[in-house]
Amino acid sequence: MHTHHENIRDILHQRGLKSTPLREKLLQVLKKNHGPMSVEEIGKKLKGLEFDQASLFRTLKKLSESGVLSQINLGEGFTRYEFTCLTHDHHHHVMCTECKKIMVMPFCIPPKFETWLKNKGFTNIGHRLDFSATCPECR
Amino acid sequence: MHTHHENIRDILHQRGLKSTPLREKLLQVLKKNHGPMSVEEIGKKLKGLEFDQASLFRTLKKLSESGVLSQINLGEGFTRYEFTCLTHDHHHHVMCTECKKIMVMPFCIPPKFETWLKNKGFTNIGHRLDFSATCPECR
DNA sequence: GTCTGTGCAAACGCTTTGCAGCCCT
DNA sequence: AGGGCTGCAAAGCGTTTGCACAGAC
Repeated sequence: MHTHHENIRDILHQRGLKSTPLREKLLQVLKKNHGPMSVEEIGKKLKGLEFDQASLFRTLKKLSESGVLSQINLGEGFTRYEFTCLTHDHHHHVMCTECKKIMVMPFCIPPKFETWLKNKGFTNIGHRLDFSATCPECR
Repeated sequence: MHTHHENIRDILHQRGLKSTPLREKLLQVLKKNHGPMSVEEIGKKLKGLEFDQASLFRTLKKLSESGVLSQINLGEGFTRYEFTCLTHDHHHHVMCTECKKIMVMPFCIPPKFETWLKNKGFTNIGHRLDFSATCPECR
């Protein structure tokens, strides 16, 4: 399911979701943006469109549950949302402690972690990894 | 600084903090407990002692800033606190998605991650890694 | 026409803050 | 005696919820 090639109406309809102005514009914004965005950032990019904050939260939640978006928690006290693009599927983030810019970290953890957990009887294993650092520009 | 060998009054005084009933009992609770505790869990263990929720939050924050406690964020929407024990310093956590039990994961990520960041000009590099899984008991 | 999504308003949970008074050192 | 710590009350922020209406299919 190459969601990044399809148009937004199809992405929604394929999952049994209705296509509305808020949803379409919201997905456009998130599709265009590189890193994971906060609700505040998304809201600002939606200017020109009238919408309610509650609807925005509801929409983001529903689209995350449908797999169109991914929820990202970088320990900031709020959730970020990222367009789920299956070709660049699994990745991690680096956030600058100064300017808060977010970059993508292209590696993932070695398999021994999950093997260790499997051997102990764990299933449905998932993980979260992110880095904080001072970026070259802020140094 | 082998904080786990010293008594709690000394830990506080060494850092220029006053010793009070709340702080002492709170540190006893966190020192005894294995995993990182939520504020609610800590509060329940403090029964017998009268205290205000705001003081509890303030105390936890101050002790974290002083390095006596570590703040742990497992993406639950609230912060957990752990007694910082320098001998078992750096570690990660596994939380069961069902029963929410937290275990310690004894490995850490390979150095290539931080090397990659250093080569790109990043400094002050830190990371956060945690796992979620169904534990053997809940399977 | 049906059912889903929206706007509005109110409430939620976790956490912080201002201020007066207490108590540790 | 002095300043740090506390209790109380109020507010903050991100997020959720109930309800009636509008709009997508």
